Amino acid sequence: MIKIEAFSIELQELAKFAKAISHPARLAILEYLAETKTCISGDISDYIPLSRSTVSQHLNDLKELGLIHGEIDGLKINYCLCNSTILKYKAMFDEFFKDMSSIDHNCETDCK
Amino acid sequence: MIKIEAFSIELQELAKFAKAISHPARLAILEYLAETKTCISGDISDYIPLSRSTVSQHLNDLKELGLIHGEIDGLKINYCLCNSTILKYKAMFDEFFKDMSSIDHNCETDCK
DNA sequence: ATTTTATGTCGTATTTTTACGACATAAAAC
DNA sequence: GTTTTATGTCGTAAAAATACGACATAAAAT
Repeated sequence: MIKIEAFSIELQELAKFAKAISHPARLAILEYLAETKTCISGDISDYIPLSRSTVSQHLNDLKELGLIHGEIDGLKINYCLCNSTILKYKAMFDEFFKDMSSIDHNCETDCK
Repeated sequence: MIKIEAFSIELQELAKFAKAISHPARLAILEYLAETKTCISGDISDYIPLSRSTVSQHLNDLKELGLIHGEIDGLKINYCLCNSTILKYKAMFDEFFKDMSSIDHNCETDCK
């Protein structure tokens, strides 16, 4: 058995994506943007039960990974989902978990 | 626009799952368990580039969410994936992202 | 030109995560 | 019965995430 030197880029990328969606607020933002098909500005914080600055921070986290995109329109900023990036990470997730639970793992006892 | 009182159980559950897989070490553990079809004990830490106690902590995080399962066999503990739980969370993930990127969101500019 | 509005950013406090070595435990080997 | 081995847990330190109010900025409305 050899200790691996570091985690692969793939694992690190998937972990970053998972971290980005690991907070209910950020999931709620994605859900909200998906529901309001027309891209809605940052008055998302009128919907999310958190302060405006905190929501802004969460928006930034999502933006940094490219999951969402904000387009300036005068005073407002129209946020929308970045379909291509989301698809990319979805594919990454699917690939990783593809046959994660399809193989018989020979467990003596089953998981409760 | 009404501010929601709290995040739904669904969002909280999915966020917990995402958090569980949001660290390369935990992903590496899942990958390792999926590859070594026969359930291998905690000498996973001989493979992961982290100390034994840290790996043990990560194993515990995965165990707490029911993603893995450890069966005592004398001195050793045979870890294995919990297929049913993994399938449950995979389904939850798929449901959430189902039509997340299929709808035209009317973005003026596209995401880079 | 001032005020209002929508927004980002900064500073800071609190909490959580991550990581490790040291110690405890209990089965197996001797 | 001692020693070895595989493991978990505790204490703690350092880093990261979370949350918020206060302030800054810049477009729009007055």
